[in-house]
Amino acid sequence: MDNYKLINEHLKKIENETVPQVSIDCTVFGFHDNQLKVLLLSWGHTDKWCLPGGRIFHHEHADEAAVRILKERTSLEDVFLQQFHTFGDSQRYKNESLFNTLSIDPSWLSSESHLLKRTISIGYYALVNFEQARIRPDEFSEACSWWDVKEVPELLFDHNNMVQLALKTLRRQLNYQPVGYNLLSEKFTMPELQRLYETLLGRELDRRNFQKKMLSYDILERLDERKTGSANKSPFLYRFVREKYEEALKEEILFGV
Amino acid sequence: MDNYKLINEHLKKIENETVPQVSIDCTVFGFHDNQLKVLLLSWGHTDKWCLPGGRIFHHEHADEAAVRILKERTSLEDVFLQQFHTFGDSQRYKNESLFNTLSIDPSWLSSESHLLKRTISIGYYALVNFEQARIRPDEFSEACSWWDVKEVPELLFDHNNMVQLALKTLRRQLNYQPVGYNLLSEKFTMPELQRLYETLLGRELDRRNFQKKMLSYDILERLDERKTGSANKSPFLYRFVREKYEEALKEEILFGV
DNA sequence: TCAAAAGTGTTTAGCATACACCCATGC
DNA sequence: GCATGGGTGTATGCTAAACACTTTTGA
Repeated sequence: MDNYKLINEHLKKIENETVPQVSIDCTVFGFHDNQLKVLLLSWGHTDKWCLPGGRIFHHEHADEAAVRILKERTSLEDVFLQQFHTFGDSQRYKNESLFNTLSIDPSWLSSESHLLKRTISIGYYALVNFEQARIRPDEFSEACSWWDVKEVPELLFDHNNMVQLALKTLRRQLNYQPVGYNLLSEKFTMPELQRLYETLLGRELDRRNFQKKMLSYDILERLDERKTGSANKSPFLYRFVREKYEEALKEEILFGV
Repeated sequence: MDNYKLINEHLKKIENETVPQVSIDCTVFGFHDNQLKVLLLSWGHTDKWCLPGGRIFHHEHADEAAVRILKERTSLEDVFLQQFHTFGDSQRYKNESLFNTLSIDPSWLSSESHLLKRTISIGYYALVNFEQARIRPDEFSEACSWWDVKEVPELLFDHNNMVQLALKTLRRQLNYQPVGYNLLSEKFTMPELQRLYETLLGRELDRRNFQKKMLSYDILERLDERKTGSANKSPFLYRFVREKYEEALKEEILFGV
């Protein structure tokens, strides 16, 4: 019951200190085992899952709120984080049923509370390093874990929709900007980078052409190290040249694979 | 003073019937005289200009609200209208100064009114037919007119920013989707279509290559008519084949010019 | 008859794609 | 030694870009 008290207090804080009827939901992508992963929270004591999210404090920029929410869930800062769509359907979800699911007593909130009203959600997507992320659930959730994008279960609200659109946006972004700085470790091999692209695009790429293309963008530095440990020729390690990578991000042009 | 009364009533309606602290702003593009135009409203009795905008009713989808707002300003429905960004800076504008500008007595609103608080704005952009649009100002504005995108004055709030980002989004969209159905008349010549693309892209294109490219997409039908009236060979008229155009819109792939 | 702009096809260059052999590593 | 997967270069085809002359029209 102590837990409920905490939840109640948290609800009050949200009710009083955040912009009403607006929320933020984050689709957080990671890459591990050649799989694209997405971060999900289990709602309350149920086995229903949803995206990490939160509210915007009265004097906070929406982008700041997204950064804060992401940091709370992953401990990470300075990662790729971008708004991709605002979900404005008045029927997106009914908060009443949501409170039932969560076993929250609605009497804790006045019937006028904006938390019971329709909510417009600003969707952000983030690209984070899977190994560095220290993930943890929020006040309303029991568990927090990575799911293979291909195995995302049925989510609460319109969150399946959000994941799909985030993914579509991410794929489109691949045409304009390099990706990988945020999803891979600092040092990585060319095959690893290729797996990432293949996973994101959902199709296989030619090794030789991929390498040629990537190197032609002049954002990679080949190190004098190789990755050992598997029963084959050790691949070279590469690293993004930060300044050139940032430049490419700004230019936003031609980045086909 | 009657006008003020109307404004006051309208304010009350907005205050009571719309989602608090959220607004919609529309960047409406038209094409005329080989210029890309954008629709602006003059605020109150001032010579300050801003984008057309509005609020979302409690049970209205944000997209529906945008459609409604666009219809109110242009009389047009069924046009291209798409969300492009949500502006969430808590300092986007101060409504107090806004009410001063408008000569609205703040006592008409309670100090608790959400209309006095920070507002998050969902930005939409629309492509409309310049000739068909019957434009008119809203309750808060005196005038409504088209401005050449290159000559947009300093706008209120962060609206210059919005126009720039809408334009950037529109240009990017050119890579994925055909444009023109919404901006041109039903029948148009190839040079007219080319001017549109040149204006949007801000660079000149080769006549022969442009025509080849456009025809290759198989979304145009050449009519047995020509456009006469100028001192040169009469160009053929073309028309978009609706079904094929829609198909191309959905595919969202490869549409370089 | 002249100026202005549209109709039309071919050549070229650059980029994307397809493709194969040798080499290093761990078991 | 052998299976696995990485390192590397070339040939081909396709698409994009460059380019000029003739024709029609209104003034």
